[in-house]
Amino acid sequence: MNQDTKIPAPHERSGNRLLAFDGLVFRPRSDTPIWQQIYDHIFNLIESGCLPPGSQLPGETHLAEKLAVTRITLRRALLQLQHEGHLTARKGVGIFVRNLPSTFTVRDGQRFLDNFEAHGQEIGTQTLLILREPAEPAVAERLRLAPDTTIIRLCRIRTSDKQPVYVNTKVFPAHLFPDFEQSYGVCQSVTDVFRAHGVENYRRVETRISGGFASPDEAEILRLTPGTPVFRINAVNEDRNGVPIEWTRGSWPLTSVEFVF
Amino acid sequence: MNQDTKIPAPHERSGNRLLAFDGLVFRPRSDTPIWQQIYDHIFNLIESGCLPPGSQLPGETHLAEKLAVTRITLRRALLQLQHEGHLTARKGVGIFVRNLPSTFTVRDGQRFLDNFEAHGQEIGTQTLLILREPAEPAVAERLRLAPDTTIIRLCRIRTSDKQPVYVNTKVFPAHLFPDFEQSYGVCQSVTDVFRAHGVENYRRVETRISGGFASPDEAEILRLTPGTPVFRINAVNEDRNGVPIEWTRGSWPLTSVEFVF
DNA sequence: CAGTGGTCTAGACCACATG
DNA sequence: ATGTGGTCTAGACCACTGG
Repeated sequence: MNQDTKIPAPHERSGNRLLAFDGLVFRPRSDTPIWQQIYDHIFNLIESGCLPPGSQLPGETHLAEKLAVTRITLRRALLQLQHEGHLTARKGVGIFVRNLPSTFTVRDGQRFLDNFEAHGQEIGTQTLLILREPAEPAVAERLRLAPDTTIIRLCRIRTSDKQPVYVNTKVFPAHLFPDFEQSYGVCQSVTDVFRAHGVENYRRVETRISGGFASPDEAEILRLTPGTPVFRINAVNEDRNGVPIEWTRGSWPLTSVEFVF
Repeated sequence: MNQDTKIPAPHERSGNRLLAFDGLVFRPRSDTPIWQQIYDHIFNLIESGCLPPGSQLPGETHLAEKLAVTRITLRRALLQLQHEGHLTARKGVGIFVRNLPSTFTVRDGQRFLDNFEAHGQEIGTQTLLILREPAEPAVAERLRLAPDTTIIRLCRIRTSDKQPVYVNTKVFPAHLFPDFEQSYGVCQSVTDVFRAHGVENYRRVETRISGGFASPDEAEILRLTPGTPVFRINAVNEDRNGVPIEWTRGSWPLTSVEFVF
Protein backbone atom coordinates (compact mmCIF):
# COMPACT_ATOMS: atom_id res chain seq x y z
CA MET A 1 0.00 0.00 0.00
CA ASN A 2 2.67 2.46 0.82
CA GLN A 3 5.43 1.82 -1.65
CA ASP A 4 4.33 0.48 -5.00
CA THR A 5 4.45 3.53 -7.24
CA LYS A 6 5.80 3.32 -10.75
CA ILE A 7 8.65 5.72 -10.85
CA PRO A 8 9.10 8.82 -8.74
CA ALA A 9 8.31 7.63 -5.27
CA PRO A 10 5.81 8.34 -2.61
CA HIS A 11 6.35 10.09 0.62
CA GLU A 12 4.82 8.36 3.56
CA ARG A 13 6.01 10.56 6.32
CA SER A 14 4.49 8.56 9.07
CA GLY A 15 5.72 5.03 8.91
CA ASN A 16 8.60 3.21 7.33
CA ARG A 17 9.07 4.43 3.88
CA LEU A 18 10.85 1.41 2.55
CA LEU A 19 10.36 -2.05 3.88
CA ALA A 20 13.38 -3.39 2.08
CA PHE A 21 15.55 -2.52 5.00
CA ASP A 22 13.67 -4.33 7.70
CA GLY A 23 15.09 -7.14 9.71
CA LEU A 24 18.61 -7.04 8.39
CA VAL A 25 21.57 -7.98 10.50
CA PHE A 26 25.13 -7.33 9.49
CA ARG A 27 27.94 -9.34 10.89
CA PRO A 28 30.74 -7.36 12.46
CA ARG A 29 34.25 -8.74 12.36
CA SER A 30 33.38 -10.52 9.17
CA ASP A 31 35.81 -10.49 6.28
CA THR A 32 33.96 -7.58 4.76
CA PRO A 33 33.30 -4.50 6.88
CA ILE A 34 29.77 -3.62 7.86
CA TRP A 35 29.67 -0.49 5.74
CA GLN A 36 30.61 -2.63 2.75
CA GLN A 37 27.82 -5.05 3.51
CA ILE A 38 25.40 -2.15 3.70
CA TYR A 39 26.81 -0.77 0.48
CA ASP A 40 26.32 -4.13 -1.23
CA HIS A 41 22.81 -4.46 0.09
CA ILE A 42 21.64 -1.06 -1.08
CA PHE A 43 23.44 -1.52 -4.35
CA ASN A 44 21.58 -4.75 -4.93
CA LEU A 45 18.28 -3.12 -4.05
CA ILE A 46 18.94 -0.52 -6.72
CA GLU A 47 20.13 -2.98 -9.32
CA SER A 48 17.20 -5.28 -8.77
CA GLY A 49 14.72 -2.46 -9.10
CA CYS A 50 13.47 -2.63 -5.53
CA LEU A 51 14.66 0.95 -5.26
CA PRO A 52 13.53 2.48 -8.55
CA PRO A 53 15.21 5.59 -9.97
CA GLY A 54 14.00 8.70 -8.24
CA SER A 55 12.78 6.96 -5.12
CA GLN A 56 13.69 8.34 -1.77
CA LEU A 57 15.54 6.47 0.95
CA PRO A 58 14.45 6.60 4.55
CA GLY A 59 16.16 9.28 6.59
CA GLU A 60 19.64 8.48 7.72
CA THR A 61 18.61 8.37 11.34
CA HIS A 62 15.77 5.93 10.72
CA LEU A 63 17.84 3.85 8.38
CA ALA A 64 20.77 3.62 10.74
CA GLU A 65 18.45 2.55 13.51
CA LYS A 66 16.80 -0.03 11.34
CA LEU A 67 20.12 -1.46 10.26
CA ALA A 68 21.37 -1.39 13.83
CA VAL A 69 24.46 0.63 13.03
CA THR A 70 25.72 4.10 13.74
CA ARG A 71 24.87 6.89 11.40
CA ILE A 72 28.58 7.23 10.68
CA THR A 73 28.86 3.64 9.56
CA LEU A 74 25.80 4.02 7.42
CA ARG A 75 27.15 7.22 5.94
CA ARG A 76 30.36 5.49 4.94
CA ALA A 77 28.25 3.24 2.72
CA LEU A 78 26.09 6.09 1.45
CA LEU A 79 29.13 8.19 0.62
CA GLN A 80 30.54 5.48 -1.59
CA LEU A 81 27.19 5.05 -3.29
CA GLN A 82 27.08 8.79 -3.92
CA HIS A 83 30.58 8.85 -5.33
CA GLU A 84 29.63 6.06 -7.67
CA GLY A 85 26.63 7.96 -8.87
CA HIS A 86 23.95 5.66 -7.54
CA LEU A 87 22.56 8.07 -4.98
CA THR A 88 22.27 11.81 -4.68
CA ALA A 89 21.68 13.59 -1.42
CA ARG A 90 20.06 16.96 -1.06
CA LYS A 91 20.48 18.72 2.21
CA GLY A 92 17.24 19.27 4.00
CA VAL A 93 15.40 17.10 1.53
CA GLY A 94 16.59 13.52 1.40
CA ILE A 95 18.59 10.89 -0.40
CA PHE A 96 17.38 9.72 -3.76
CA VAL A 97 18.20 6.97 -6.17
CA ARG A 98 19.87 8.55 -9.13
CA ASN A 99 18.57 7.88 -12.57
CA LEU A 100 21.57 6.31 -14.18
CA PRO A 101 20.92 6.63 -17.89
CA SER A 102 22.20 3.11 -18.37
CA THR A 103 25.29 4.83 -19.79
CA PHE A 104 25.26 6.69 -23.02
CA THR A 105 27.65 5.77 -25.68
CA VAL A 106 29.15 8.86 -27.15
CA ARG A 107 30.95 8.42 -30.42
CA ASP A 108 33.69 10.69 -31.47
CA GLY A 109 33.09 13.19 -34.21
CA GLN A 110 29.34 13.08 -33.99
CA ARG A 111 26.99 15.75 -32.91
CA PHE A 112 25.58 15.39 -29.47
CA LEU A 113 22.07 14.39 -30.35
CA ASP A 114 23.26 11.85 -32.86
CA ASN A 115 24.94 10.04 -30.04
CA PHE A 116 21.82 9.04 -28.26
CA GLU A 117 20.80 6.28 -30.46
CA ALA A 118 17.58 4.63 -29.56
CA HIS A 119 18.00 5.09 -25.89
CA GLY A 120 14.38 6.03 -25.73
CA GLN A 121 15.17 8.83 -23.33
CA GLU A 122 13.98 12.38 -23.30
CA ILE A 123 16.97 14.54 -24.09
CA GLY A 124 16.73 18.13 -22.97
CA THR A 125 18.89 21.21 -23.28
CA GLN A 126 19.09 24.08 -20.87
CA THR A 127 21.10 27.18 -21.63
CA LEU A 128 22.64 28.58 -18.48
CA LEU A 129 24.56 31.47 -19.91
CA ILE A 130 25.43 33.13 -23.16
CA LEU A 131 27.57 36.23 -23.33
CA ARG A 132 30.34 38.04 -25.13
CA GLU A 133 33.59 38.90 -23.42
CA PRO A 134 37.29 39.39 -24.13
CA ALA A 135 39.21 36.14 -24.46
CA GLU A 136 41.44 35.18 -21.58
CA PRO A 137 44.93 34.06 -22.57
CA ALA A 138 44.17 30.34 -22.27
CA VAL A 139 41.07 30.68 -24.39
CA ALA A 140 42.78 32.82 -26.98
CA GLU A 141 45.53 30.29 -27.38
CA ARG A 142 43.14 27.44 -28.00
CA LEU A 143 41.26 29.35 -30.67
CA ARG A 144 44.45 30.90 -32.05
CA LEU A 145 43.21 34.41 -31.45
CA ALA A 146 44.95 37.51 -30.21
CA PRO A 147 44.37 37.98 -26.48
CA ASP A 148 41.32 40.03 -25.59
CA THR A 149 39.62 39.34 -28.88
CA THR A 150 35.94 39.12 -28.07
CA ILE A 151 34.55 35.66 -27.86
CA ILE A 152 31.13 34.18 -27.23
CA ARG A 153 30.78 31.95 -24.22
CA LEU A 154 27.93 29.46 -24.09
CA CYS A 155 27.19 27.30 -21.09
CA ARG A 156 24.62 24.53 -21.24
CA ILE A 157 23.28 21.44 -19.57
CA ARG A 158 22.00 18.33 -21.23
CA THR A 159 19.41 16.33 -19.39
CA SER A 160 18.13 12.83 -19.83
CA ASP A 161 14.75 12.09 -18.37
CA LYS A 162 14.93 15.40 -16.51
CA GLN A 163 18.21 14.48 -14.87
CA PRO A 164 21.31 16.49 -15.75
CA VAL A 165 23.95 14.26 -17.30
CA TYR A 166 26.30 16.69 -18.97
CA VAL A 167 27.39 20.26 -18.47
CA ASN A 168 29.61 22.07 -20.89
CA THR A 169 31.03 25.39 -21.91
CA LYS A 170 31.65 26.34 -25.48
CA VAL A 171 33.68 29.28 -26.71
CA PHE A 172 33.47 30.77 -30.19
CA PRO A 173 35.33 33.61 -31.91
CA ALA A 174 32.74 36.39 -31.92
CA HIS A 175 33.71 37.88 -35.24
CA LEU A 176 32.76 34.69 -37.05
CA PHE A 177 29.25 34.66 -35.66
CA PRO A 178 27.82 38.18 -35.55
CA ASP A 179 24.25 36.91 -35.23
CA PHE A 180 25.00 34.16 -32.75
CA GLU A 181 22.37 34.92 -30.16
CA GLN A 182 19.67 35.33 -32.72
CA SER A 183 20.28 32.16 -34.65
CA TYR A 184 20.93 30.20 -31.49
CA GLY A 185 17.75 31.30 -29.83
CA VAL A 186 15.49 29.54 -32.28
CA CYS A 187 16.13 25.97 -31.23
CA GLN A 188 19.23 26.18 -29.06
CA SER A 189 21.30 24.45 -31.68
CA VAL A 190 24.90 25.34 -32.30
CA THR A 191 24.78 23.53 -35.59
CA ASP A 192 22.05 25.92 -36.67
CA VAL A 193 24.26 28.84 -35.73
CA PHE A 194 27.05 27.43 -37.82
CA ARG A 195 24.76 26.92 -40.76
CA ALA A 196 23.32 30.41 -40.47
CA HIS A 197 26.85 31.78 -40.75
CA GLY A 198 27.84 29.68 -43.71
CA VAL A 199 29.77 27.02 -41.85
CA GLU A 200 28.45 23.81 -43.30
CA ASN A 201 31.36 21.53 -42.63
CA TYR A 202 33.65 21.33 -39.70
CA ARG A 203 35.68 18.67 -38.01
CA ARG A 204 36.79 17.84 -34.53
CA VAL A 205 40.52 18.26 -34.63
CA GLU A 206 41.36 16.77 -31.26
CA THR A 207 39.50 15.31 -28.32
CA ARG A 208 40.98 14.98 -24.88
CA ILE A 209 39.44 12.91 -22.15
CA SER A 210 40.68 13.23 -18.63
CA GLY A 211 39.34 12.61 -15.19
CA GLY A 212 38.51 15.01 -12.44
CA PHE A 213 36.34 15.59 -9.44
CA ALA A 214 33.22 17.67 -9.34
CA SER A 215 33.71 21.17 -8.01
CA PRO A 216 30.95 22.51 -5.79
CA ASP A 217 29.50 24.39 -8.76
CA GLU A 218 29.61 21.42 -11.07
CA ALA A 219 28.23 19.21 -8.34
CA GLU A 220 25.23 21.43 -7.87
CA ILE A 221 24.52 21.59 -11.57
CA LEU A 222 24.87 17.87 -12.09
CA ARG A 223 23.22 17.07 -8.77
CA LEU A 224 26.21 15.23 -7.44
CA THR A 225 28.06 15.21 -4.18
CA PRO A 226 31.08 17.50 -4.46
CA GLY A 227 34.18 15.46 -5.11
CA THR A 228 32.36 12.89 -7.20
CA PRO A 229 34.57 11.73 -10.07
CA VAL A 230 33.74 13.03 -13.53
CA PHE A 231 34.98 12.74 -17.06
CA ARG A 232 36.34 15.96 -18.48
CA ILE A 233 36.29 16.31 -22.20
CA ASN A 234 38.07 18.98 -24.08
CA ALA A 235 37.85 19.43 -27.81
CA VAL A 236 38.39 21.91 -30.62
CA ASN A 237 36.45 22.11 -33.85
CA GLU A 238 37.86 23.65 -36.99
CA ASP A 239 36.16 24.65 -40.18
CA ARG A 240 37.24 23.11 -43.44
CA ASN A 241 40.03 25.67 -43.79
CA GLY A 242 41.59 24.70 -40.50
CA VAL A 243 40.35 27.74 -38.63
CA PRO A 244 39.29 26.99 -35.05
CA ILE A 245 35.65 27.86 -34.61
CA GLU A 246 34.77 26.28 -31.30
CA TRP A 247 36.37 25.15 -28.11
CA THR A 248 34.33 22.81 -25.93
CA ARG A 249 34.88 21.72 -22.37
CA GLY A 250 32.45 19.52 -20.54
CA SER A 251 31.91 17.19 -17.62
CA TRP A 252 30.04 13.91 -17.36
CA PRO A 253 29.43 11.95 -14.21
CA LEU A 254 31.81 9.03 -14.46
CA THR A 255 29.06 6.46 -14.37
CA SER A 256 26.75 8.02 -16.92
CA VAL A 257 28.66 7.61 -20.10
CA GLU A 258 30.88 5.47 -22.23
CA PHE A 259 33.00 6.86 -25.01
CA VAL A 260 33.48 4.91 -28.20
CA PHE A 261 36.12 5.68 -30.78
CA MET B 1 70.38 1.98 6.14
CA ASN B 2 66.72 1.97 6.75
CA GLN B 3 64.96 4.79 5.11
CA ASP B 4 67.14 7.47 3.59
CA THR B 5 66.35 7.09 -0.06
CA LYS B 6 66.88 10.09 -2.32
CA ILE B 7 63.50 11.42 -3.17
CA PRO B 8 61.03 9.90 -0.80
CA ALA B 9 61.48 11.96 2.29
CA PRO B 10 62.94 12.03 5.71
CA HIS B 11 61.70 9.80 8.46
CA GLU B 12 62.39 11.01 11.92
CA ARG B 13 60.71 8.31 13.93
CA SER B 14 61.25 10.03 17.20
CA GLY B 15 59.93 13.50 16.76
CA ASN B 16 57.65 15.12 14.28
CA ARG B 17 58.17 13.70 10.90
CA LEU B 18 56.89 16.66 9.03
CA LEU B 19 56.92 20.12 10.40
CA ALA B 20 54.54 21.38 7.80
CA PHE B 21 51.62 20.54 9.99
CA ASP B 22 52.63 22.45 13.07
CA GLY B 23 50.70 25.32 14.49
CA LEU B 24 47.72 25.16 12.23
CA VAL B 25 44.30 26.13 13.37
CA PHE B 26 41.19 25.43 11.40
CA ARG B 27 38.09 27.46 11.87
CA PRO B 28 34.94 25.53 12.61
CA ARG B 29 31.59 26.87 11.46
CA SER B 30 33.35 28.60 8.63
CA ASP B 31 31.85 28.48 5.17
CA THR B 32 34.05 25.54 4.30
CA PRO B 33 34.07 22.51 6.61
CA ILE B 34 37.15 21.65 8.59
CA TRP B 35 37.84 18.48 6.68
CA GLN B 36 37.80 20.53 3.49
CA GLN B 37 40.27 22.99 4.95
CA ILE B 38 42.53 20.10 5.90
CA TYR B 39 42.09 18.65 2.45
CA ASP B 40 43.07 21.95 0.87
CA HIS B 41 46.06 22.33 3.13
CA ILE B 42 47.49 18.90 2.44
CA PHE B 43 46.70 19.27 -1.23
CA ASN B 44 48.67 22.49 -1.33
CA LEU B 45 51.58 20.90 0.50
CA ILE B 46 51.68 18.23 -2.17
CA GLU B 47 51.31 20.61 -5.09
CA SER B 48 53.97 22.94 -3.76
CA GLY B 49 56.44 20.12 -3.31
CA CYS B 50 56.60 20.37 0.48
CA LEU B 51 55.36 16.80 0.50
CA PRO B 52 57.37 15.20 -2.30
CA PRO B 53 56.16 12.04 -4.04
CA GLY B 54 56.82 8.97 -1.98
CA SER B 55 57.08 10.79 1.32
CA GLN B 56 55.24 9.52 4.31
CA LEU B 57 52.72 11.45 6.33
CA PRO B 58 52.73 11.44 10.09
CA GLY B 59 50.52 8.81 11.64
CA GLU B 60 46.85 9.63 11.69
CA THR B 61 46.80 9.83 15.45
CA HIS B 62 49.68 12.28 15.61
CA LEU B 63 48.40 14.26 12.71
CA ALA B 64 44.92 14.56 14.13
CA GLU B 65 46.35 15.70 17.42
CA LYS B 66 48.58 18.23 15.74
CA LEU B 67 45.71 19.62 13.72
CA ALA B 68 43.49 19.63 16.77
CA VAL B 69 40.73 17.59 15.18
CA THR B 70 39.33 14.13 15.61
CA ARG B 71 40.79 11.28 13.66
CA ILE B 72 37.46 10.90 11.92
CA THR B 73 37.50 14.46 10.67
CA LEU B 74 41.06 14.04 9.53
CA ARG B 75 40.19 10.79 7.81
CA ARG B 76 37.40 12.48 5.87
CA ALA B 77 40.04 14.68 4.29
CA LEU B 78 42.47 11.81 3.77
CA LEU B 79 39.79 9.67 2.17
CA GLN B 80 39.10 12.31 -0.44
CA LEU B 81 42.79 12.72 -1.11
CA GLN B 82 43.06 8.97 -1.57
CA HIS B 83 40.11 8.85 -3.92
CA GLU B 84 41.70 11.58 -5.97
CA GLY B 85 44.91 9.66 -6.22
CA HIS B 86 47.10 12.00 -4.22
CA LEU B 87 47.69 9.67 -1.30
CA THR B 88 47.87 5.95 -0.83
CA ALA B 89 47.48 4.25 2.51
CA ARG B 90 48.91 0.88 3.41
CA LYS B 91 47.57 -0.78 6.49
CA GLY B 92 50.16 -1.24 9.13
CA VAL B 93 52.65 0.86 7.22
CA GLY B 94 51.54 4.42 6.66
CA ILE B 95 50.16 6.98 4.29
CA PHE B 96 52.29 8.08 1.39
CA VAL B 97 52.21 10.74 -1.23
CA ARG B 98 51.47 9.09 -4.51
CA ASN B 99 53.70 9.69 -7.43
CA LEU B 100 51.30 11.21 -9.87
CA PRO B 101 52.99 10.84 -13.22
CA SER B 102 51.86 14.32 -14.14
CA THR B 103 49.36 12.50 -16.36
CA PHE B 104 50.36 10.55 -19.38
CA THR B 105 48.83 11.38 -22.66
CA VAL B 106 47.80 8.22 -24.40
CA ARG B 107 47.01 8.54 -28.06
CA ASP B 108 44.66 6.23 -29.78
CA GLY B 109 46.04 3.65 -32.14
CA GLN B 110 49.54 3.81 -30.86
CA ARG B 111 51.50 1.18 -29.06
CA PHE B 112 51.87 1.68 -25.37
CA LEU B 113 55.49 2.68 -25.26
CA ASP B 114 55.04 5.12 -28.10
CA ASN B 115 52.65 7.01 -25.93
CA PHE B 116 55.15 8.09 -23.38
CA GLU B 117 56.76 10.80 -25.29
CA ALA B 118 59.58 12.49 -23.56
CA HIS B 119 58.12 12.12 -20.14
CA GLY B 120 61.55 11.20 -18.93
CA GLN B 121 60.10 8.51 -16.74
CA GLU B 122 61.23 4.96 -16.25
CA ILE B 123 58.58 2.75 -17.77
CA GLY B 124 58.51 -0.81 -16.54
CA THR B 125 56.52 -3.90 -17.37
CA GLN B 126 55.63 -6.71 -15.03
CA THR B 127 53.94 -9.84 -16.24
CA LEU B 128 51.55 -11.15 -13.63
CA LEU B 129 50.13 -14.11 -15.46
CA ILE B 130 50.25 -15.87 -18.76
CA LEU B 131 48.24 -19.02 -19.42
CA ARG B 132 46.13 -20.92 -21.90
CA GLU B 133 42.52 -21.74 -21.15
CA PRO B 134 39.19 -22.30 -22.88
CA ALA B 135 37.43 -19.08 -23.84
CA GLU B 136 34.47 -18.04 -21.76
CA PRO B 137 31.40 -16.98 -23.74
CA ALA B 138 32.02 -13.25 -23.35
CA VAL B 139 35.60 -13.63 -24.49
CA ALA B 140 34.73 -15.87 -27.37
CA GLU B 141 32.20 -13.39 -28.65
CA ARG B 142 34.65 -10.51 -28.65
CA LEU B 143 37.22 -12.47 -30.61
CA ARG B 144 34.56 -14.11 -32.76
CA LEU B 145 35.61 -17.60 -31.73
CA ALA B 146 33.58 -20.67 -30.95
CA PRO B 147 33.07 -21.03 -27.20
CA ASP B 148 35.75 -23.02 -25.41
CA THR B 149 38.33 -22.39 -28.10
CA THR B 150 41.60 -22.14 -26.27
CA ILE B 151 42.86 -18.63 -25.79
CA ILE B 152 45.95 -17.11 -24.26
CA ARG B 153 45.42 -14.78 -21.35
CA LEU B 154 48.10 -12.27 -20.49
CA CYS B 155 47.94 -10.02 -17.48
CA ARG B 156 50.45 -7.22 -16.97
CA ILE B 157 51.23 -4.07 -15.06
CA ARG B 158 52.95 -1.01 -16.40
CA THR B 159 54.89 1.08 -13.96
CA SER B 160 56.26 4.58 -14.11
CA ASP B 161 59.07 5.38 -11.75
CA LYS B 162 58.36 2.13 -9.92
CA GLN B 163 54.74 3.06 -9.33
CA PRO B 164 52.02 1.01 -11.01
CA VAL B 165 49.93 3.16 -13.32
CA TYR B 166 48.18 0.67 -15.53
CA VAL B 167 46.98 -2.89 -15.24
CA ASN B 168 45.56 -4.78 -18.15
CA THR B 169 44.50 -8.16 -19.41
CA LYS B 170 44.94 -9.22 -22.99
CA VAL B 171 43.35 -12.22 -24.64
CA PHE B 172 44.56 -13.82 -27.86
CA PRO B 173 43.28 -16.73 -29.94
CA ALA B 174 45.75 -19.47 -29.13
CA HIS B 175 45.78 -21.08 -32.54
CA LEU B 176 47.20 -17.93 -34.10
CA PHE B 177 50.18 -17.81 -31.77
CA PRO B 178 51.52 -21.32 -31.12
CA ASP B 179 54.83 -19.99 -29.83
CA PHE B 180 53.41 -17.18 -27.77
CA GLU B 181 55.18 -17.84 -24.51
CA GLN B 182 58.52 -18.30 -26.19
CA SER B 183 58.46 -15.20 -28.32
CA TYR B 184 56.93 -13.15 -25.54
CA GLY B 185 59.52 -14.17 -23.00
CA VAL B 186 62.36 -12.44 -24.73
CA CYS B 187 61.45 -8.86 -24.04
CA GLN B 188 57.87 -9.03 -22.84
CA SER B 189 56.63 -7.42 -26.00
CA VAL B 190 53.34 -8.36 -27.61
CA THR B 191 54.43 -6.65 -30.77
CA ASP B 192 57.34 -9.04 -30.95
CA VAL B 193 54.97 -11.97 -30.59
CA PHE B 194 52.89 -10.63 -33.44
CA ARG B 195 55.92 -10.18 -35.60
CA ALA B 196 57.22 -13.64 -34.80
CA HIS B 197 53.93 -15.05 -36.06
CA GLY B 198 53.83 -13.06 -39.22
CA VAL B 199 51.44 -10.35 -38.09
CA GLU B 200 53.09 -7.17 -39.19
CA ASN B 201 50.13 -4.93 -39.47
CA TYR B 202 47.08 -4.63 -37.34
CA ARG B 203 44.67 -1.96 -36.39
CA ARG B 204 42.58 -1.04 -33.41
CA VAL B 205 39.03 -1.49 -34.55
CA GLU B 206 37.27 0.10 -31.61
CA THR B 207 38.21 1.66 -28.30
CA ARG B 208 35.80 2.09 -25.45
CA ILE B 209 36.50 4.26 -22.47
CA SER B 210 34.30 4.02 -19.44
CA GLY B 211 34.59 4.75 -15.76
CA GLY B 212 34.58 2.43 -12.83
CA PHE B 213 35.79 1.96 -9.32
CA ALA B 214 38.76 -0.10 -8.27
CA SER B 215 37.91 -3.57 -7.05
CA PRO B 216 39.91 -4.81 -4.08
CA ASP B 217 42.17 -6.77 -6.44
CA GLU B 218 42.73 -3.87 -8.78
CA ALA B 219 43.24 -1.59 -5.83
CA GLU B 220 45.98 -3.75 -4.45
CA ILE B 221 47.74 -4.01 -7.78
CA LEU B 222 47.55 -0.31 -8.48
CA ARG B 223 48.18 0.59 -4.86
CA LEU B 224 44.93 2.43 -4.51
CA THR B 225 42.22 2.53 -1.91
CA PRO B 226 39.40 0.21 -2.99
CA GLY B 227 36.61 2.21 -4.55
CA THR B 228 38.95 4.74 -6.11
CA PRO B 229 37.68 5.81 -9.52
CA VAL B 230 39.47 4.43 -12.55
CA PHE B 231 39.32 4.61 -16.31
CA ARG B 232 38.42 1.33 -17.94
CA ILE B 233 39.53 0.88 -21.50
CA ASN B 234 38.35 -1.87 -23.73
CA ALA B 235 39.63 -2.45 -27.21
CA VAL B 236 39.94 -5.02 -29.97
CA ASN B 237 42.72 -5.29 -32.51
CA GLU B 238 42.28 -6.93 -35.87
CA ASP B 239 44.82 -8.01 -38.41
CA ARG B 240 44.71 -6.57 -41.90
CA ASN B 241 42.14 -9.16 -42.95
CA GLY B 242 39.72 -8.13 -40.26
CA VAL B 243 40.37 -11.11 -38.02
CA PRO B 244 40.36 -10.24 -34.31
CA ILE B 245 43.71 -11.05 -32.82
CA GLU B 246 43.62 -9.35 -29.45
CA TRP B 247 41.15 -8.14 -26.89
CA THR B 248 42.48 -5.73 -24.30
CA ARG B 249 40.92 -4.55 -21.09
CA GLY B 250 42.74 -2.26 -18.71
CA SER B 251 42.40 0.15 -15.84
CA TRP B 252 44.13 3.44 -15.12
CA PRO B 253 43.78 5.51 -12.00
CA LEU B 254 41.59 8.41 -13.01
CA THR B 255 44.20 11.01 -12.20
CA SER B 256 47.14 9.39 -13.93
CA VAL B 257 46.24 9.67 -17.53
CA GLU B 258 44.75 11.75 -20.28
CA PHE B 259 43.50 10.25 -23.51
CA VAL B 260 43.96 12.10 -26.75
CA PHE B 261 42.15 11.24 -29.95
C1' DC C 1 8.08 24.18 12.67
C1' DA C 2 9.88 19.35 12.07
C1' DG C 3 12.75 16.52 9.34
C1' DT C 4 16.67 16.21 6.56
C1' DG C 5 21.59 15.65 5.50
C1' DG C 6 26.42 17.75 6.84
C1' DT C 7 29.70 18.09 10.29
C1' DC C 8 32.21 17.02 14.49
C1' DT C 9 33.75 14.96 18.99
C1' DA C 10 36.06 11.43 22.26
C1' DG C 11 36.67 7.56 22.91
C1' DA C 12 37.50 2.08 21.51
C1' DC C 13 38.99 -2.43 19.41
C1' DC C 14 40.91 -4.72 15.51
C1' DA C 15 44.18 -6.54 11.70
C1' DC C 16 48.24 -5.69 9.84
C1' DA C 17 53.30 -4.78 8.98
C1' DT C 18 57.67 -3.88 10.82
C1' DG C 19 61.65 -4.35 13.64
C1' DA D 1 56.00 -5.19 21.07
C1' DT D 2 54.92 -1.15 18.79
C1' DG D 3 52.82 1.77 15.60
C1' DT D 4 50.02 1.85 11.67
C1' DG D 5 45.58 2.39 9.21
C1' DG D 6 40.56 0.31 9.18
C1' DT D 7 36.42 0.03 11.55
C1' DC D 8 32.80 1.20 14.81
C1' DT D 9 30.07 3.38 18.63
C1' DA D 10 26.94 7.01 20.98
C1' DG D 11 26.19 10.89 21.31
C1' DA D 12 25.83 16.28 19.58
C1' DC D 13 25.05 20.74 17.02
C1' DC D 14 24.38 22.92 12.68
C1' DA D 15 22.23 24.59 8.08
C1' DC D 16 19.11 23.67 5.03
C1' DT D 17 14.39 22.58 3.06
C1' DG D 18 9.69 22.08 3.12
C1' DG D 19 5.00 22.59 4.65
